[in-house]
Amino acid sequence: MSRSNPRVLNTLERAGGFASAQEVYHLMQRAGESIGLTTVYRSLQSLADDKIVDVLRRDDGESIYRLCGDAHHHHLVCKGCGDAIEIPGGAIEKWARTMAEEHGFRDVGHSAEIYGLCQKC
Amino acid sequence: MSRSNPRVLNTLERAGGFASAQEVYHLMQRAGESIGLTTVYRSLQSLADDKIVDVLRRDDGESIYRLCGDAHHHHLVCKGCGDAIEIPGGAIEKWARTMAEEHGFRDVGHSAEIYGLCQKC
DNA sequence: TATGGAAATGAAAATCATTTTCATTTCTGC
DNA sequence: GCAGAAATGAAAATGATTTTCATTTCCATA
Repeated sequence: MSRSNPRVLNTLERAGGFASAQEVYHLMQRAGESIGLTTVYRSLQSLADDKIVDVLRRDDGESIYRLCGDAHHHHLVCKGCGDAIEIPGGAIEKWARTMAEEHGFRDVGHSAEIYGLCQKC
Repeated sequence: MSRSNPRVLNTLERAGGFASAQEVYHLMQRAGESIGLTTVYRSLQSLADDKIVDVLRRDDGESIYRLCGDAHHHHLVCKGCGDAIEIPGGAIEKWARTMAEEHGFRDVGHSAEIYGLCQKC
């Protein structure tokens, strides 16, 4: 009994990586698709219930969604100009798994970000 | 220039573990202390800026605060109950430094968090 | 093909933590 | 004592999310 609108999932795919409900909504609007914000919220929630997407919280409290199992990467963000470079997770992946295991955590994901000043700034 | 009301820190200590701004506020009310919600928010924010307390997000989006040990650490957060365990950074520290160096970034910091379901959930 | 109920939809209102505004009070140094 | 700075808090604003509810779309079956 999927209550999820397929176009929402589609948009999330197109977005690549994380997107908030509001972002998905605006993406769809810009793409000329007619949909209500309520439906976007309901669909994302349903996708999360079905374990099709991961839910996280951004620092500002907004919920962000991502397709599960997506190859993920991390970001190197410049505090000056805001530029973000995608970088591989490397050692983090193992660290996360080890730490989680050590404390008996299941169904584990992680987020990591490096910030600093880039060469130009 | 501390903008933090000492009674707020005091209450957070008494609370033990995590407490949200609203919870701290109600605790103080119940204790007969006169304080405004605004001041509670400002004080907790200031304590967080000064790295005296840790800030996390509960699943419902509410921010929760806890006195933190001085060592640099990361968090293992349960998606179910919101419990957070402090864990050492380990490999991450080096990873962050390496990645930053590789791209010529200076003045580098990082954030990382692992989330999953704890044994109880 | 009609029909009746279930599910989906979305606009608008409600909720709720947090932030902002701004007038007032409390501190400080002189 | 006094001026200016900092702290305070009530009330309004903000913004994401949820709820309400009337309407529309589906779909199985008569």
